[in-house]
Amino acid sequence: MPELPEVEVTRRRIEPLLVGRTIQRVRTTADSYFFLTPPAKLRQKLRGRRVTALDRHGKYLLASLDDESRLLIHLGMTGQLFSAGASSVRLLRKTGRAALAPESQRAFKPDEHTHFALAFDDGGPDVLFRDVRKFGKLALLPAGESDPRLDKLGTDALAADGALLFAASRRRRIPIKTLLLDQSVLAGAGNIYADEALFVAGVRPTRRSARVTRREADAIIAALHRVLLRSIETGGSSISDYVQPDSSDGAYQDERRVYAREGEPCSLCGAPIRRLVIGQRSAHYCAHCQR
DNA sequence: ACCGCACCCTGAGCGC
DNA sequence: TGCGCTCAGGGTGCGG
Repeated sequence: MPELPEVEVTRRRIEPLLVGRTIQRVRTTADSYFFLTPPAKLRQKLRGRRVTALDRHGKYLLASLDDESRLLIHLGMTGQLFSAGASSVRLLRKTGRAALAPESQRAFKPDEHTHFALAFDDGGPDVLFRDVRKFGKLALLPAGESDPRLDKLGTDALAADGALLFAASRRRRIPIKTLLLDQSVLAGAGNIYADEALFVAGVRPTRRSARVTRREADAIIAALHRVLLRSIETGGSSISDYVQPDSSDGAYQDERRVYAREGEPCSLCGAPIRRLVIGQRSAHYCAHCQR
């Protein structure tokens, strides 16, 4: 799933398919912890609502509705938000990455992992939310109400600067990698881009946060901006489940320098990329280039 | 306040 | 073919 670039690419693709349209019917799967708002309530409250905006906050998407309520969406690890009319080949196949000829592609039919489907009164394509692992989240926020998940978010990773990271890192014993993943500090960085940014900045992911210098904090944020923006440009990563909401797979995975490249030669020095576990997540780095 | 860990869920890939 | 194991862009909640 999706980290900030994948969520932002999704937002840009889905916005024109959502904003200005009026919801006619909502289909959901059975209640589960995926639904922060019970699905029966979603089906009832969303009918007849017009979508007025789609915004991103860190890895969350927030759809504004014409009655001032808001729909909060998180894609979790395997969430996919896409148009039923133009789905990815990847969605249609259980395994394999071979491309099908365009003429053999067809519209995606909602399956048991499609937990949420919006049909609109204009008869155009449905918007679907599919999530195999159900780590995603869906909540309807009534007019004037927020959500603790949103309130807790720190500065968006693209808006943050080195001073912010440096301040947050003081007197913290956790590895800098773990700090980068803390959404209450920086909102939007995830496992891929944290590893990539630390490589570009030349800082080892295990470094205690309190031992990161101000200069390094600047370098980490500059590197983070660079990898996030480059990934947005190329349509995001698609390691396994992520697909662009309209069709093709993202291309950023071809530009990864360390993530999921254990044992491969470092692109700068040739030393083998190492992998270790930090905070229950895998971390990848070059022991020669990152200190 | 901070930190580490268990847990939520499903599927792919690997060694045997 | 199948079994058992590990791993996966996420986050929350608990106890120490």
